[in-house]
Amino acid sequence: MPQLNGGGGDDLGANDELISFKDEGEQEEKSSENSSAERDLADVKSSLVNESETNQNSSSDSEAERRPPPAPKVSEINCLEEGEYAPRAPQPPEPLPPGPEPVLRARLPAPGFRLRLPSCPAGRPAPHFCAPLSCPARPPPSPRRPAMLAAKRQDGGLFKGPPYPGYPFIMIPDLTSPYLPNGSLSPTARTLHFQSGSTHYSAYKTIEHQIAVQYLQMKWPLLDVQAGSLQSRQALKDARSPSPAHIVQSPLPCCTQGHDCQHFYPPSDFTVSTQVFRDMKRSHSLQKVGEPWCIESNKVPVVQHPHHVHPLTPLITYSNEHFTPGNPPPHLPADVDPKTGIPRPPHPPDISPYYPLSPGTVGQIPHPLGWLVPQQGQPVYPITTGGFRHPYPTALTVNASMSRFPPHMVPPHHTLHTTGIPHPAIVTPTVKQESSQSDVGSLHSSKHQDSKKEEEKKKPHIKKPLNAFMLYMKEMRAKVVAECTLKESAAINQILGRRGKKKKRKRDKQPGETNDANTPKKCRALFGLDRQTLWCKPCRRKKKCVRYIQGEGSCLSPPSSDGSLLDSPPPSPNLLGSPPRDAKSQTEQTQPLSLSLKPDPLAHLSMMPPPPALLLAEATHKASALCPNGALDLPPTALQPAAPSSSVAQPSTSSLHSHSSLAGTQPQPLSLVTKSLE
DNA sequence: TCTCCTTTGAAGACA
DNA sequence: TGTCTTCAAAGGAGA
Repeated sequence: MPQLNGGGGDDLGANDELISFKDEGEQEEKSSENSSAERDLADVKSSLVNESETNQNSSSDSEAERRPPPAPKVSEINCLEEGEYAPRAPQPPEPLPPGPEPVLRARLPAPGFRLRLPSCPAGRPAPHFCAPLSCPARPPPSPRRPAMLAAKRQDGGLFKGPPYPGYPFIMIPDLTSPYLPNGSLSPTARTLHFQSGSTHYSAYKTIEHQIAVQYLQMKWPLLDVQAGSLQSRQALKDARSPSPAHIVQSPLPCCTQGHDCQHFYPPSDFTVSTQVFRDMKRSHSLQKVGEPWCIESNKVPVVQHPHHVHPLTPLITYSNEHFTPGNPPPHLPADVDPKTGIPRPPHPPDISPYYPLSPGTVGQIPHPLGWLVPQQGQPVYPITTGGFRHPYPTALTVNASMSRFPPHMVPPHHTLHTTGIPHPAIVTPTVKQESSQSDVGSLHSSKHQDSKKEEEKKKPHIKKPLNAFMLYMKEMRAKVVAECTLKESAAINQILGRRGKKKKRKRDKQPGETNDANTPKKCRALFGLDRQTLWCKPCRRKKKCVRYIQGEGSCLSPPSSDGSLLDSPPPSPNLLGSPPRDAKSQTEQTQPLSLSLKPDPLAHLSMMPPPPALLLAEATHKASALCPNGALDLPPTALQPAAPSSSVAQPSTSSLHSHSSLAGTQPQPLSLVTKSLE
C-alpha cells in the first residue's frame, strides 16, 4: 500500500503550506516564540499526515490519537523553486495528552486563522507567510504547481515527468495470484495483474483517505493568489459574498514585513478535525476575533467550511445543521457573521457551495483537484509510478467516498463526476424524473418512497474494482475470441475460468465437503451448448434454471434422447452427496480438464457416475470445437497425466466413456476428444 | 430494454 | 469463523 510519507516520500508535505492557528481568547503570546512556532507548524503538518494515515490504517481514532506523532517526515520548504525541497531536521515529537479524545466538532469561534511561514530565504524573519507573488527570492510558481506537488506526493517523488493529473496508485503486484506467475499468461496479462491482485481493492479503499487528504490540500488553492493574476485574486471572493469584504488587502498586522499578503475573513463556522484543533491549541495559534485570514498560503489543509463540506473530507467533523448548502446555520443570520460582524451576503443557491467562485471565474483558477483534471495534451487516466495504468483510479475513490455519505451529503451528480472526468467506473443512472416533485407528493408515502428510490437511483453507481480474474478475463477474452470463432461470453468465461483456476482453491476442499463436483450446475453447464435439447425450458430461454432451483442445485437430467450413456441421469443429489471416495479424487474432480486425460483406458470403463465437472467440460464442447489451435489450453497440471493414486477418481463419465471409445486409448485432452467427436 | 449466462475473487452481511 | 450473497466484465440471445 503506498504510503504518503513513505521512506522516499519526504516531499509529500511541502511545508510552505504549514499553518498555525490562533485560538480565540488566547493572546498572541507566541509572537516571541518563533522557534517553537516553526516546530508547531511542522507538527501540525506532520500530525495531519499522520492522522490521515492512521485513518487509513486503523479505524480507531482514539488509538491513533494516543499514538505520539512521529518525527516530521516532511521537508520544510520555503520560497523554493518549484520542485525544490529543503530538508529539515526532524523535530522530536511533542507528546500528546494521553487518553482518548472524543471526536471534536471544533467550531472555531469566528477568528481568522493566520497562516505563517516559518522562515524565508529572503531574509524575512519567521513567522510569516511569504507570498509566492511577493517573495523576491521565489519566482511565481506555475499555476499548475499544486498539481505538480500532488503528483509528487502521489508517486512518492519518483515520478519525474510533468505534473500528472493522475491517481495516487502505486501498483503492488500480488505475487500470490495465480494469474501472475503463470507462464501461460501473456506479458500483457502479467502487466494487468500488476494492477490487480489482492491489493487491488484494499488500495481502492484505503486510497480514499489519501485522496481526502490531498483533496483538502488541493481545495484551498482556490484561495491561492500565487499566480498573481487579477483573475486569481478576484476569484478569491467568496461566491457567497461578492463584496470585497472577504478580501482584505495588505498591510495588516500579520504583514509586518511589508510584503504583499492577501487576506480574507474566514467563514465564521469553520470546523476542524480533532487532531488539528488540538494542535491549534497546542501551538497557541488561534487568531484573534475579526482578524482577517492571511491566505498567503497555498493550502489550508485542515480547515473546512461547514457549508462547503465536501464528502471527501473524512478528516473533518462537522455539524449536520450546517450541512445544507446555502442554508446558514439556524443560529446564524444569513447576512452578518455574528462573530466577526462582517456582512456576509447569503449564498446564492445557484452557485456551487463547494467552490467559492463566481461562475465567471470558473476556469480561471486552478481546479481544487487540478491534479486530477486532465491537462492539455495529457491523458486522462494516468500512468502510475511503475507505468502501470490503474483501471480504477482516484475518480473511483472520490466517488467511493461519496457513497459513504447519505444522499443529502453528496453533491449533485452530473455525468462528469467531481473531477469532471467521465470515468467508466462511475455509472450515473439515468434520471427519468426530477426528485423535486417530492414537494408535492410528499404527503403520499408511496411517492415519498418513490422519490427515495429515485434518489438512490441518482446516486452514482460505483462499480467494483476488477479482481485479478476479471482483469485476466478482460485481457484474455479478446485472445480467445480471436483464436476461436467464439463470441459468447459465457463459453469464453468457462474456458478462461478453467485456465486460471486457482490450484489452492482446489486444495482447500475438504473431504466430505461439497466441492465443485457436487456444485450444482445448470443445464447449460451440464449439457453444454450443443445439447440444448436436454436443457430445461427456462434454460433454453436463457432464464433461470428451474431444475437448478427446484432440485436444490441439481439439474435432473431429462429423459435420454438417444439412449447414450451421455444422457444418463447426472448424479443425483444422493450420488453427489455420497461419501467422498477420497480427498484426492475430489480434488481431481475439481479439475475437469485434468480429467480429460486418460492415461489408463481401463479407468474409463469404470461405472462411476460422471462428475458434473466433467459434464461441465462438455459445456464448452462447442467452444473447444471452435478452438482447434489450442485456445482452450489447459493449465500445466491439467496437461499432466493423472497421478496413479488418483486412479480411483479417474472419471468414467458416460461422455468420456463414449469419447474414449471413439478417440482411442491415447491420452488426449478432452477438448481434442470433443473435437474429434465433432 | 432488460435479463440471463458463466467464470473467479473480493467484500459485506449474517448466523 | 464460516457461509452465503452480490457484483465486478463480456456479448450474444431470448423475452
